[in-house]
Amino acid sequence: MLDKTFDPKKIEETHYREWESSGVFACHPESDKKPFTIMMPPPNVTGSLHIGHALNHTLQDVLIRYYRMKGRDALWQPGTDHAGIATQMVVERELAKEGKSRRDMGREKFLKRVWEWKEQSGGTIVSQLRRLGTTPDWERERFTMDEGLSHAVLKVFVQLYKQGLIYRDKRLVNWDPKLQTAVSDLEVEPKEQKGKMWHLRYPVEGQTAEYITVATTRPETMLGDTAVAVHPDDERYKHMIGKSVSLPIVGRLIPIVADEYSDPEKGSGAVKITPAHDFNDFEVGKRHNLPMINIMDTQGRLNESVPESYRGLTREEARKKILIELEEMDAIAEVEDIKHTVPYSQRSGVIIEPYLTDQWYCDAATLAKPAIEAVEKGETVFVPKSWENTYFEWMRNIQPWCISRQLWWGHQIPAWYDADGNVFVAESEEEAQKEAGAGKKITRDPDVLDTWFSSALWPFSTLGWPDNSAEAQKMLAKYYPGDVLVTAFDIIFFWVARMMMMGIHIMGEVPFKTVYIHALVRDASGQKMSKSKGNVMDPLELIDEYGADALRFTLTAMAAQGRDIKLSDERLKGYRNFATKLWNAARYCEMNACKAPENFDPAGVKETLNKWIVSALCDANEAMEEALTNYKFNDAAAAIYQFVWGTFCDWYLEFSKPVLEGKGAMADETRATTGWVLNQILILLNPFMPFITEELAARPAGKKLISSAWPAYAPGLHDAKAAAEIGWLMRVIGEIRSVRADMNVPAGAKVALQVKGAGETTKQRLKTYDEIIRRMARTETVTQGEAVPKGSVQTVIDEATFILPIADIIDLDKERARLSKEIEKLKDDIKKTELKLGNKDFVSNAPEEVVEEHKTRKEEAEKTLGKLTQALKQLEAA
RNA sequence: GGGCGCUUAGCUCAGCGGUAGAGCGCUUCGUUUACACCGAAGAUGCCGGGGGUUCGAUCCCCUCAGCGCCCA
Repeated sequence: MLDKTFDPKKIEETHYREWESSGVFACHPESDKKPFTIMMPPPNVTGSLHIGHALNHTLQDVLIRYYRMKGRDALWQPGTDHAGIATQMVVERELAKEGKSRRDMGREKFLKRVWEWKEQSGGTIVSQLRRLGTTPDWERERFTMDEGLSHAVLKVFVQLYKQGLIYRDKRLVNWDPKLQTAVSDLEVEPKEQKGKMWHLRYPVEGQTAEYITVATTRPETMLGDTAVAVHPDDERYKHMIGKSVSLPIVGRLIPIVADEYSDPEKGSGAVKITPAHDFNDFEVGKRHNLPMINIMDTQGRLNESVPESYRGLTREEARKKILIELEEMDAIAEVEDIKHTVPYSQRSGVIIEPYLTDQWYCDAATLAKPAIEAVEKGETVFVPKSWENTYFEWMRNIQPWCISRQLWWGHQIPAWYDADGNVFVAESEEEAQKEAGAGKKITRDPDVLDTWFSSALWPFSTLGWPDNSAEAQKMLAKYYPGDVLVTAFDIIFFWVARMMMMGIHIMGEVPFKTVYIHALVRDASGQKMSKSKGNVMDPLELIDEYGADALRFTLTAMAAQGRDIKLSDERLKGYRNFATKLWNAARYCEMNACKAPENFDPAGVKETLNKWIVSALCDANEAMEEALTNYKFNDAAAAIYQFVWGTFCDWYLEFSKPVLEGKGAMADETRATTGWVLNQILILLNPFMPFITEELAARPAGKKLISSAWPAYAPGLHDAKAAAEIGWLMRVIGEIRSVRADMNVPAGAKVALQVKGAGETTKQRLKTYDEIIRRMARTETVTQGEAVPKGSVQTVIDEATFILPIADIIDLDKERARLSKEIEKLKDDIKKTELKLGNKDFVSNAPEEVVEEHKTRKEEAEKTLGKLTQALKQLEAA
């Protein structure tokens, strides 16, 4: 006998272990089944499971389990990425505690240490994911620095270099002076904050007492100014164009140039140009061929390009000193308090410095072209489609992708330099040496590649590319391109775009056919969850409290397209209750020995009740399939929830009670049907709630629900007649219950029921469902008769009037009010419908079935109105 | 500043051309042996404002307002 409530803790671990060891997660390249492939977005090896992962992985698992049950050869490719900066920081922090630094250790020792860390504590997230019940092909787990994947990186780098799509260039990058590496645009977090705008007076050369005022938020950069720009049409400055100003403190003469970049409306209309330390100024500098003076070292300290007294100062120190000095020179015209955005490094938290360095770049613009076309042509489809705009927007304005990082942890760039600075790019040192010429001393570029470079190759590198083995070829042929990529929008730029570019360029085909973009999980009040806000919900704690099934179901039920998820304990509790409800339905089945025989055929059931529940099950299944095909997870969850609770438990099981108390064929058939439907429910619900369904499923020894086939119901199982009949039954019970409650008839009191004006069908049905009606509507002695006893309550269902003679307990005023209310409502409806039907345009323009529907609606309402009016009259007479 | 999205029952959200739905919450009743993590019944909506298209608009178009996100 099952317990009264479901305790997830008792079963989750065991089932998961059994699934995993049974090998059901594995793909089968040798089978001729159609594949269904999902590439797991590899979480950072440093990461731990947060609620966003929980959503992301639940949705992927729902899809993978569903298609696996549908008979597809499912491959969910798991793995982690090496997370260059993040991992290096973690290990450096560890070292710092021991009083060591990576630079003291040297590269080789440090990397050894990182690998040790990775083996021990890396990838905790991978084990945490198992708590969710997800079923990726763990045997195939990959890491972006695995040998095979690293080979892919080398090969792609060399190929792109040879094709001219990777090159070395001196440009401004986002420099993190703390970590001393370039970081991606996407790792820069602009923060709005209070600041000051200093208006500085630069004296115009040769003009005593003539100044040009420039405004800046970063006065220390003036040491690197190489021009002042004014708008070419700005009358105030036209005469100055071509002249020079003398840069205060430095004393350098710098030209006044005309450039549309300066906005005459803003400030004085003149701007200082520091090409080596500002992205806009860099462009201006290039246009005017200005010198680019780098005034900082890699740590953001002023270098030898500035006056001696400034050398070695930090940015902050330099600013203070400059302001003092300028103040003394009376060169500060004004100081304004402003709000402005300052770029911070997401990684280290320090202010990013635009910095002029040599870096490796990937020609993203060229690679983006076919990637844009592929989405335009629909080779890859975004769901919801509106995200395609975001993708296009990014891809059409894509900048050269800086792929080098000044780190040690990562794929070292396969480029070697000789003493003259010639570059040799090759997959190995031997080849590079060959290219350089024997005996020539070459040294390898110390930098590594952006982590996203290797993740961009993930959809094919994990399948074995570029290995020529038969196995790798088979994997690639079968599983590339993948079916769907499931991810949150914040990674469209980082990852999706880059996989598209690399996939198309290297494999000649898009990496996946669909990109499903899901919501962000927020807290109950809609705030983004963050550690600093203290509003994070830890999925592992939620699983402990509510069970993995409840968490999974909550996330899928709330995963409506295009809207973020506001997660709350109430919702989790609600779906935990749903699991308990299901559990108890199974308990009822167990207590009543409801079990389907092995050869049970739903098409063979004879009882209308059973035909009806089978038919309703088919409806639910259709709704789910339709929803899942279109990535409407919430609709699929709602369909099965509604069927389980609202149909199976609330109605069918209640109907079954009197039947099962009896004996004979009807009871036998109902027992079998009940057991069968329960088991079908467990199958349909399995992708969403894998643990409880696995636990409850009736199955042959050694067989697991996870391996069941998704049902394919015969179309003939739909039964409109049964649906109509049981629909009538539910209306009868509902009406009587409603009237009873309205009239305050004590719930325990059994009431006689008289039916007036019943047609043959109704008479027949009353007979068939006599016991059910008595039990569920708490009535007795159903009689047929036309005379209405005094003090009765009446309600109308189709052609028949249902009468409850409850003279002793009836409150006449109350009943009058109830009837009047109903009558008013009907009259209102009739009026509205008449208005429409009286409209010639409606009748001639609206589709025929709509007009028909209005006509019958009106007729029905009029009939009911007549009966209720009569009932009211009888009440008055009483 | 540019772009995208949202505004529907007290709350959280579905629906998106044919008389408004769910879950939670709320009110009343209920221990009829699957389940009180339950059952029954009920109340609650100018579907953000204003225009337009249409026989008909919560749904399509325009506009305004508020909120949110992304990119400058």
